[in-house]
Amino acid sequence: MAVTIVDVARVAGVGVGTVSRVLNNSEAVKESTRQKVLAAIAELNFSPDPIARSMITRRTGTVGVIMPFVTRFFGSEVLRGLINAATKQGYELVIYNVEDNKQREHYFLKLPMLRRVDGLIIVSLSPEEAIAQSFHKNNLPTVVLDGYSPLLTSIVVNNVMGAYQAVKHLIDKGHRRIGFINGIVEGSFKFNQANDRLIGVHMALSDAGIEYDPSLMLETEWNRAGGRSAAKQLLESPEPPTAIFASSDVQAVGVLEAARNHGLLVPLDLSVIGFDGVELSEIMELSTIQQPMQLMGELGFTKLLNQIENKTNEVELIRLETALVERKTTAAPLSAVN
Amino acid sequence: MAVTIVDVARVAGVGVGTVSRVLNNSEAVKESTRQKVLAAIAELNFSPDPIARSMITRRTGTVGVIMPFVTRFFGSEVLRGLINAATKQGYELVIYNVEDNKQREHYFLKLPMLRRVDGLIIVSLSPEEAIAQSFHKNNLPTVVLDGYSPLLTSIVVNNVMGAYQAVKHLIDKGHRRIGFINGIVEGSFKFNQANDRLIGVHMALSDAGIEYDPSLMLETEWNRAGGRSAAKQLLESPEPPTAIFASSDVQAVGVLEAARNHGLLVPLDLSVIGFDGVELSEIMELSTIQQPMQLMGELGFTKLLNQIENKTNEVELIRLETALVERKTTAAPLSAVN
DNA sequence: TTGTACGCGTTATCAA
DNA sequence: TTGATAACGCGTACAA
Repeated sequence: MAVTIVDVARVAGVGVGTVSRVLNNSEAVKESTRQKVLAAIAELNFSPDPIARSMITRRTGTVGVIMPFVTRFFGSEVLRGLINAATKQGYELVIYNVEDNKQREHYFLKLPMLRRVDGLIIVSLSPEEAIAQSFHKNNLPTVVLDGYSPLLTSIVVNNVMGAYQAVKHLIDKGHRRIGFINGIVEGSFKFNQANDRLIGVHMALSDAGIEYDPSLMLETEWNRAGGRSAAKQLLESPEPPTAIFASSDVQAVGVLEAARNHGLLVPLDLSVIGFDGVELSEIMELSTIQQPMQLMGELGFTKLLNQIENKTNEVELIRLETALVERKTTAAPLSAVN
Repeated sequence: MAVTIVDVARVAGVGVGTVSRVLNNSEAVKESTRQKVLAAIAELNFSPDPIARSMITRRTGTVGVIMPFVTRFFGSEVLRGLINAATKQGYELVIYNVEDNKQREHYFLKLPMLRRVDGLIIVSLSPEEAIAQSFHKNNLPTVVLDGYSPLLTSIVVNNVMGAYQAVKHLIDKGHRRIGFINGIVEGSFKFNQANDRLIGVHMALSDAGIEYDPSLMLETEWNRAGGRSAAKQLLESPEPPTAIFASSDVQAVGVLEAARNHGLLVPLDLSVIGFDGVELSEIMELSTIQQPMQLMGELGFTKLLNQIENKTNEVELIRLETALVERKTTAAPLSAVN
């Protein structure tokens, strides 16, 4: 049916081994025979079957990406960086969407066995130790983005400093009463975004000599509804904050909605700052803490490729820095005018 | 190294053929031996190698998705539907991002040869006739979403009626002077979204007895900057429109920005309606024409699967209907109050 | 009902 | 420098 390496060999009048050598430009092949083979390949419009190739090389040329699609905005940006890097290196990307824990377990357990992918990128998920170990055991190169495992190379942003930047920005504007809407921590990891950000908030307040008020610290879903309801709660409290830092831009948009519902003008009556720096924040003119999302994807793929090709088993923890982006939702509090 | 079907056969004390038969629950296998095999599989924690399997079956269990990632919002929603459907059917999805024409040609030409995917989904791209023919020739099942090819099953929304709905909505509100910001048509296809929407606009105006004013019809990029600059032009014209229909939600957000820059209040001074119904429109409280994006993905995958499994070569053109979603950016014009 | 042997298309080994 | 041949792991005729 399809034209194979054998056909090429026959047409070129050489052995299959020689054709293979030309294909992989390995070892020395006499230039004249090389040309003959090349001519035959062109004539037959032959291209080697990747599957048969995988059979022997035990390489597929594809890497898997496991990510929860719910983090749509953030995840899309990371994915973009991943795809760019993968394409550039001639790799293919297969996406495994995980909406729930069942699916996650499924992929985490199955993928290492099936040698369908040369490596794995895990986004916004922190695999448990047992899982990470099984990756090691099946020596499946793995990199975690926006998540952490002590056994796997992980790339995160400096969440402590990011949160610090956000709160410091508000303090610099003159705010003293600052609400913090954190994201829900999933699982019980020692290391996670939410914890780190809380620490950053704490540090910034402490550095400015502002007393930490637990009643201003809420924890809710990473989405808009979460931000909205948490903000509602904060704004209805006896002593509402003059500024709110939300743990994601989407949450911050929820805060904006809540403010509007309460008849508050942003940034006049309430300053709002988000986290992530997705395109949405730009559209909403939201001040935010910018994460280098595409970079994270590109760097993550590069690190994975190193593991795949160089067999570097070195585990790294890479922290990328965030940047404050001041837009139109943060300003001095009204009280400062008094 | 890895445990193979041979190991299972040895442990179970049967031949490899029997193991294979159990694996594919094909033909009749005596229950007792079936159990023996199953026990051995469990004991060895064996799972068949998909690659070796592909070698024989000439099936990979993966479907390729070619899409321009620039259409982030729209594409993400479609992708989500695709992934859902694919996962449910045990298929994997590999994403090919095309940012420019070179890449597109590359994938269009290479993919059919390499039998890496069982089928192809093309999103927001209309392959040329020659390309579509090559898909047929290599009998690679292909479905086009949000695009069209006469040779391939294509799923689109009814763009004519969608645009009609949008403009009719504005007319019903009392607008007579309506601007239309269309997207740029790429390539020179007889069939495309932009043309169809222009026709819908025309129809709606005509049905209402409103004269068509070409100076109100602009064509620009599908992005925010495009919407903004086109709106600027419309609003600075001697006789500016009281309402603008933009061909995408992202463009519409650009229109919102332009309105703000001109000191116009939406919807008081200017009504704005978009197209797509991405999450952004909800956040911006933008009236819009909703496309069934996830459905498009799911249906597309289902149609592809039919081709893959049933070898149905029937070419369909499926038109999905849009729905008007009225939010807070459309209202009666001020002039109507007079 | 079950076991054996062959073939899928390629790379890798080894002898020539 | 090159050709023949053995893997790679599985499905499937065919024979038993």
